Amino acid sequence: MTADVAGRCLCFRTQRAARVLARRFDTVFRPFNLTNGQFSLLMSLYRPEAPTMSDVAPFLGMDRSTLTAALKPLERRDLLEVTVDKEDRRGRRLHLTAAGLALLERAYPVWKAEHDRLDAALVALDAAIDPDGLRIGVEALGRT
Amino acid sequence: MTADVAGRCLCFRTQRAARVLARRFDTVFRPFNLTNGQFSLLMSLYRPEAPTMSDVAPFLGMDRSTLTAALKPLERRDLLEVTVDKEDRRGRRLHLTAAGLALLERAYPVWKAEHDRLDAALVALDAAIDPDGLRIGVEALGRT
DNA sequence: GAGAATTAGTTTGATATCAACTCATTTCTA
DNA sequence: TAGAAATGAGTTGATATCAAACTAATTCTC
Repeated sequence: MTADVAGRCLCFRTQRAARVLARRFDTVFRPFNLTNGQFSLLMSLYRPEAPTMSDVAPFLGMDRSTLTAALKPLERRDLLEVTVDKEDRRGRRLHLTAAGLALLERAYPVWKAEHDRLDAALVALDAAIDPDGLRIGVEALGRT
Repeated sequence: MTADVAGRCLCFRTQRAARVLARRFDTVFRPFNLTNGQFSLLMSLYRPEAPTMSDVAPFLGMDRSTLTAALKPLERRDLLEVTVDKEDRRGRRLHLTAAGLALLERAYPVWKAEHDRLDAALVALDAAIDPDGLRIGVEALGRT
């Protein structure tokens, strides 16, 4: 029973991988006072047209109420701005501010470098960590 | 810049997959008043010898302080018991109670059925969702 | 066009998550 | 063996996460 769940459950394995990767990227983003999730959220606002919450929440795979909460610390820091949609006053447009964009541009190279390190680690581990077709190895995924 | 992160970042994709899968399994475990994480935690205690926190936290890929917190609601419900380790009084042994085991045994078939549904969905989507070797498709992974 | 149904977000209350700090115990070392 | 270093957990404060219940605005229907 345990072996089934721990060894094969995609949910179990994904949660575990998510924790390990979150810590890893949280570490590299710490100088910017950003978490991996805040980085992803800000990045998802960098589009020609400011998206609404209904655009962004599914894009991040999260509940709308989670997004509502996640916006607040970033809004307090003036990294984004929330406005009422002109066309549909129920909707909220999420705008990346100049400060938000500037921060993203500083964080991006750091993300890129870390992701390259991660890729290299995964390639090295490829054979060992792909028992079930789930190519997320976690056991050896601590900081390289 | 955005395309890089959203399209290729293993961290982004894993967090997103983790959210979607967590909701999916939370839904099927709701009749047992368990979350996917609580199910996994209880399952990880089902061993011949009661493990310590230092055994379980890395097994779940989580910080020790997270585990401390996660134990509390389950302990309140008498699904597990925490005792001081005889050999090393710093350590804590995590024991699955009879009630905890009984609950796991009722929840297991539900987990199994859901996991089979998930597998089937993934097989069907295989070609479409494996652009980068990360076989976690999320876009179409809502409840089947 | 008025009332019903739908859609967009927010609030609340619970659990989850981590880093940094602290406390207790054990192990190491001079 | 006494003091130092290392180890195992707990605490605190902040953010993350969701479901359920709620409010406001829009769309649908008769």
